[in-house]
Amino acid sequence: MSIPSKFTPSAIEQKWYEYWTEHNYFHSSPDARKAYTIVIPPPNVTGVLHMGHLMNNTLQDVLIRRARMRGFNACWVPGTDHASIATEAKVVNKLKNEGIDKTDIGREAFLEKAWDWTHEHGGIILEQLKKLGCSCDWERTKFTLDEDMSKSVIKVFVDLYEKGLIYRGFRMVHWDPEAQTTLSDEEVIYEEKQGNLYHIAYAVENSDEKVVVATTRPETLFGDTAVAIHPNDERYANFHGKKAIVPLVNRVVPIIKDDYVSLEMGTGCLKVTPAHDENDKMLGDKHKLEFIDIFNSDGSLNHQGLHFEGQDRFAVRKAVVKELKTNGSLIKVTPHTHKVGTSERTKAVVEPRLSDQWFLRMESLAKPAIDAVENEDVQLVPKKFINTYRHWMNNIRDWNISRQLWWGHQIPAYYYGTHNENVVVADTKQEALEKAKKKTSNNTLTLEDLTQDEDVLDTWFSSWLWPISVFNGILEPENKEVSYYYPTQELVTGPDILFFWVARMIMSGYALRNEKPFSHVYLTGLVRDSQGRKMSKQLGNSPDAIKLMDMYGADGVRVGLLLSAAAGNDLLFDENLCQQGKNFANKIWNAFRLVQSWNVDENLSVCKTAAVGLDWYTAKFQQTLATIDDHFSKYRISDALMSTYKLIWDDFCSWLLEIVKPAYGASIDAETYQKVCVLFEDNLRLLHPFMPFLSEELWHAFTPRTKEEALIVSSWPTQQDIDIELLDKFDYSAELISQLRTIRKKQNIAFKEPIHLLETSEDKISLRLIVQKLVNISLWDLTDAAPEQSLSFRVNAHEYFVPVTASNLEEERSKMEEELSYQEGFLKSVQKKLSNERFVANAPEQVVDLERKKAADAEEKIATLKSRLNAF
RNA sequence: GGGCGCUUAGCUCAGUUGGUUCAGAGCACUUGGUUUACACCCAAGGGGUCGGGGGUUCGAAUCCCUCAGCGCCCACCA
Repeated sequence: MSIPSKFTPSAIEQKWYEYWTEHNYFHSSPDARKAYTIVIPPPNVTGVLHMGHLMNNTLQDVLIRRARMRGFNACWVPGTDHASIATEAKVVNKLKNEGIDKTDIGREAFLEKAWDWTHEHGGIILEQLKKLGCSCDWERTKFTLDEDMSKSVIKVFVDLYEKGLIYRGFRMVHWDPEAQTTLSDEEVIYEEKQGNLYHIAYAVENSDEKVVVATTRPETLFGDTAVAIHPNDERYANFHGKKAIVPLVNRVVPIIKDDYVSLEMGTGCLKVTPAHDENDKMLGDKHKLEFIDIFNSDGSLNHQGLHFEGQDRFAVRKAVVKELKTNGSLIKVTPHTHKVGTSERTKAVVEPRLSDQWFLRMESLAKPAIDAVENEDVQLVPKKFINTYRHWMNNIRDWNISRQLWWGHQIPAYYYGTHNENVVVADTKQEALEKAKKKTSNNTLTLEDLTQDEDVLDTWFSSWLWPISVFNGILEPENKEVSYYYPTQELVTGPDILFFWVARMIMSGYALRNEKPFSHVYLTGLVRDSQGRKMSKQLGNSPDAIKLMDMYGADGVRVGLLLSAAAGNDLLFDENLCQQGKNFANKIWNAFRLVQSWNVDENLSVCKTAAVGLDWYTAKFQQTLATIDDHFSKYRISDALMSTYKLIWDDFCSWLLEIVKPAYGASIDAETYQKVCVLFEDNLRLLHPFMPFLSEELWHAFTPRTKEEALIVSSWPTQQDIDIELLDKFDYSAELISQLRTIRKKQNIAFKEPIHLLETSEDKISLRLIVQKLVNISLWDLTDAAPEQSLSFRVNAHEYFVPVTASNLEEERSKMEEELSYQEGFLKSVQKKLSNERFVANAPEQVVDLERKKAADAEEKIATLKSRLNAF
């Protein structure tokens, strides 16, 4: 049978994924084993796979596959998020292209369109995860708008409302004029922008004087209902008790005194627009000022904006400035950089706006969640995020959970009667009716009298329940599943949603189950492009994940991503990494081809050279296994992979296979062959979490396996004793081999030409059989004195000679002189240390001994070098 | 404005409590190579004053101070 020399991933990926799903290896149900659970950070239902997902889910799959092999009942729960604002924006856009406004068709019809969209595009991303090899328990796939998930959300809302943690408040909120909804504090990104500070003169009533205010937002003057000065500001003492006249609108407003006003800032006079600035609202409440809302929900001015009605706020800003200039009210304009809040989703400049919204009180929820992270009950990896977390949690503000959108969980608040204050909160409309009847003692109320709140809940109000709700732990808190799987083990996600999601899940965990949601949070770095920019669809700088997998294979892409992905460190994505992953796959494939090609002879006696090599590799494997396990325990996944990479490529392929490889045309003895295969298979075990497809393919290629014997459900190697002495001997031998190879190269001695190796005393360390085989040594003799026509070299302090016929010994001489001067310098520095009394007195004995040994070694080397040089 | 973190080879990063010849790894690079698994390969090799300055110590990439540069998070300042 001919096996292709190039490994083609596409030929096996689908086959093995189907095999795994067919035999249900991914599925988990509670049993006697210990559970190892990961819930996926649910991607947007209509999203497509990007580099961040690739990275994230590869990590999760590595963890879950290794756990499965280690005998845990591994359960990885997949699912998607309805992504309220993002999905609604997409659907609105689509309708817009069809010339339809969402308000035209109404809520019901819009939701139907949104569901159509979801069904059409939904779940694509989960299919793409399969291509990556993710071993999710697909039977458990959840969607945040599934019926039971929705019921869970509603139940939590009702419970928290009844506990008094959810309230309705008329507050200053962030308004996204493009999406036409409020946003939470976390959804607002402050960006530094170049703007202007406009100095505008307001006339003082019954006076010739003017009061000059400074503002970055002149267009808001239509909403001005006061001018504020500091009570102790002597410059403006004469304005006390007077009134100012707002330009353009000619509104007469009081000049109020408040020590909130800064003496240094701007002109020291502040225009007060209570309806459009949080601080101004505070002043408005305190001084009982009028609140005048001047904006429509799309950011254009309403009738308060007089002749500017209907125009956009930014156009109005320009126009207002022009008019103020014309009438002489504009004193001056100075450039001014300031931070402007923008919407995380739509990038629109957010507008502070007063409105009725639902809020969740966070303070009491935060407390146990802070403790959990502080005492490492929940461990953040890397640890540096603890600070960020603590700071945010200690300053947490109430969470605005209502959104003026349709796509999402409609708030279960029902209004009745004429006033909006008449509200009941209940799981269903029917229950709401009962509650309302009770509350009003009015038995004549009917369902028609109740109107449900139009708004939906923030997307994160469903995702913060995810680790509980996927196991139905909200509706049935004592059910077998949630008791078994919760709390979960790992959460793998990006630091960008530490507050949006991670912190809130920790809070909900303690609030709803009095138990952490997960033990570890692995925060990955952001995948950036080669210029260091964040990869995003908006920038279009993200490579097509599917194409990448087609080009390099899923295994190759997994390896490529993991190689450079230290936790919490951003990864500058470079396709070369995937190429490296693919090369690795090819290397392993060819190693397999080599082993397969060997002719096994049952009658041959065991090869002694191979036996030494196998013993060494067994020790090396054990040593590396310990390193790999240690890396995993510290979540140093890329280091674990690199250790595996070097073990297989360098130690297994470059060393062991070369040692074991039979001569051309010769056969291999059965015992050696068997041992090589077993070790190869052990390598595949280590490899499986990283490269599941290739490893499973070769696992079955070695020998036919039943479904119970598949690699995915086989075992992770266990630690055995490590033969350290043998490892040392091998390292010594490897150094000897390397030196001999250098001589071959420098002297142009072909491999086929055997080398005669001499030494004056026998080295007791090197593994002669191996050295002889790998550098082709014909004779290895003792000699009384250094031969004249020879090159010498040392491994540690032991000297070897290779007789040469070539006469370029001058080069050898200068090389030795160079080494002599280095050794002498080195000896000098060591002796200096040793002659320092304070060093000898203060340093630990071990360290001093070590220095003494160094000195002795150097002296010995110097002696041999000198005698050699004399011999020339 | 406050807080946190980073700066080590051309690139991406390791470097546990200061102490083995400790200055490392992978990639990239240079040179040589048809050794019949693999050129997606093999072998050998070059390359860094550990951001600058100061200090503590017998000893500093590692601890302290300071300066510079970069990044992230938080914050309502006109």
